[in-house]
Amino acid sequence: MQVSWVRVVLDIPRQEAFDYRCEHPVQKGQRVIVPFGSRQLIGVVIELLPAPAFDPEQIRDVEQVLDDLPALSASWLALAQFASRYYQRSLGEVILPVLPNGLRKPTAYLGKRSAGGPVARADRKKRGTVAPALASPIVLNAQQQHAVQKISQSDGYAAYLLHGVTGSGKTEVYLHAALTFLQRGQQILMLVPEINLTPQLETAVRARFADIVAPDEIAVFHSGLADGERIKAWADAQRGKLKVLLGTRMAIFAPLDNPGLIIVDEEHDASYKQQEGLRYSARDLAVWRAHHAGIPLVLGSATPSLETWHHALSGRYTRLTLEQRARTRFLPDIRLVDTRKAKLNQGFEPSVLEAIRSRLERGEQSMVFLNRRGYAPVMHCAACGWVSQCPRCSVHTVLHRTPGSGYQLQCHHCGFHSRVPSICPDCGNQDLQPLGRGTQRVEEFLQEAFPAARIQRIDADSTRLKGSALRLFDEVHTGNIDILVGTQMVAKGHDFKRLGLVAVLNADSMLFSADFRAPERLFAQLLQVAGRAGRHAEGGQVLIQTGYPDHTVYQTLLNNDFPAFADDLLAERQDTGLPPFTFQALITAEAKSVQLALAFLDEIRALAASFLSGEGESEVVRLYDPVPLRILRVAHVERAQLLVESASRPALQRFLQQWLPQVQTIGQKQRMRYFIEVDPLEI
DNA sequence: AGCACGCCGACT
DNA sequence: GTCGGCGTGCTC
Repeated sequence: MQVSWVRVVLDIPRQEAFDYRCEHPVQKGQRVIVPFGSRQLIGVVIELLPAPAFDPEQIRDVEQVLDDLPALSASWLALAQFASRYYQRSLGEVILPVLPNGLRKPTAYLGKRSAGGPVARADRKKRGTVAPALASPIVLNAQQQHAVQKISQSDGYAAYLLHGVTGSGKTEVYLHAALTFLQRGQQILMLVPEINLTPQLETAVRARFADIVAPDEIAVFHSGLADGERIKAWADAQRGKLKVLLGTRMAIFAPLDNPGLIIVDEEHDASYKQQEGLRYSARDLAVWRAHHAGIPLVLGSATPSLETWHHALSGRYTRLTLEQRARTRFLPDIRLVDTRKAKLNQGFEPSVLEAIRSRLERGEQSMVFLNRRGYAPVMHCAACGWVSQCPRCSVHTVLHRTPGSGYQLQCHHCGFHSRVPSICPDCGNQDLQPLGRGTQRVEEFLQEAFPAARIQRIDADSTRLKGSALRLFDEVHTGNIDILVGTQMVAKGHDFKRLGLVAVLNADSMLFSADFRAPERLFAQLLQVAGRAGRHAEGGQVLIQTGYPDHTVYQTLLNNDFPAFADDLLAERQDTGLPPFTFQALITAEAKSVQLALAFLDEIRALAASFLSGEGESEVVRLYDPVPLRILRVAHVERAQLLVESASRPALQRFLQQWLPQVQTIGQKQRMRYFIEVDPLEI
């Protein structure tokens, strides 16, 4: 019997790996079930050891080597290793959480009903694949052809910014370029920001590649999949069966070993940033993956992130511009509606209501965009000034209409909900009023104003049930809806055939946000939502209500001059020393009181100062004063954060590597909950 | 992160 | 007299 020693990583927030004895044949990248304390865990072998680097007395045996899938490849492990280093998490905390659930918990293998293991079970399930309709090939315009050619002829790694507005035909470029690499026998990895966008794209991909790729060689990967489906997709990727993988940010970790092209659609989108656990950016990891694999990468957007724009200007990325809307597409007419001039009716400027009415009369769809769900953002007592507040968080509770006909106050941060008080809790006044409006109230008002109209609201509430988003979008697509009221959910990607008018109600709310990325975000969002209008007919119109029509963001929208806007913002960022000219990391501490959190951050900051000066890097890495978060308390937990910044990414990384182990020691001693985020999106 | 071991309050 | 609170320490 051959006995060997292996080093195994586990999903444990400690930097070290653990050594085991193994009596079975085993290789790097295989999953194993090991005893750990009193439990059993699944870990991944990252090294075969000639001898254990640990007291042999205490070494335990690997219980089972899982061989239902090929070992994770060296290049996949390298990706995990990079993410682990860069985002400052243990390797196990990167690898295990990205595996589908069934592949990382021992019970799936050891249970009485494990029936051959999760992979075998997932394989047995029949997955109904839709027979793809054959797509008629589309003729590309000159700019599209040029883009496809450049991408296809890349020699090794190359990053492209595909810059083009909605309707300029980015998807066609993706598909045509992808074809080249498929024909070479390579795989395509394509990321989209939202689950809601996968069905549309999947249909397009299946149709386009029907004669070159078998139905089961195309898979989707996102968090909406059932456990079994996710295991199936992952397993097929790892077994090398896939040609095309389509998915949301998590798909960047798919174990594809022969990728030829990586595509990140709407690369600026914030959904590519994971906001819990390992806080990675799928877009940035895509760059790493493409670079490491020596293959081209396409970052597509109408409104590139300033990071990407910066790289395009510096020549690190090659910019490919699509200026013309592709044939049969039309530019919508964008207009600002000054809300200071006329009295608003339930949040609508009168001419906007008129525009909706006239679209109704012509049998066209209208979309009302309002980034605020619920009925009203807050309840309010006019007599004493009381406002509805979450008892657990430092935010207002939002008035919601509940499925019956009642109302409820909800907290959007912790899930707290309560009945609506009939009298003011502070002064007893019986006349509490909803203040402001959300999608529910807008829907209700529009139904009163246009009783015959078929209105559909699409937001996180109306799509809560699994599959209902798909159904609602379908209804809008088939044209059974006259007015669509929605949050940002409706802004992305959907191609509504009969949509003639887009009305944006509260764009200004994002104008004066504290976040330095707010203008860029607002612009992206407005352009994206504007792009929904008039994709299929002339006369598409976008009306944006604002009290600040002269603001740069709006003027840029009218001029259609993103490059000038981005250049200005970049100059500003350079002057103020903000990303992409500096690199940031954020430590957020959570405690019962913000004083405790701040004290912890002060302490680790002082610690940093002491060895920064020692290293002579105080010039390069800078730590700001710890500050309470803007929303101080969530679910009875108060938060504060400490921003670390450097103009040099390597210097920041070096610093974090030295500093964080000591932070961990102090955190452990104080029993402080904290987490680190590298390249935070919001500060 | 779990989970066990360990030392102090209100229940059968 | 026990059940159980969560403090702390370890897991190859």
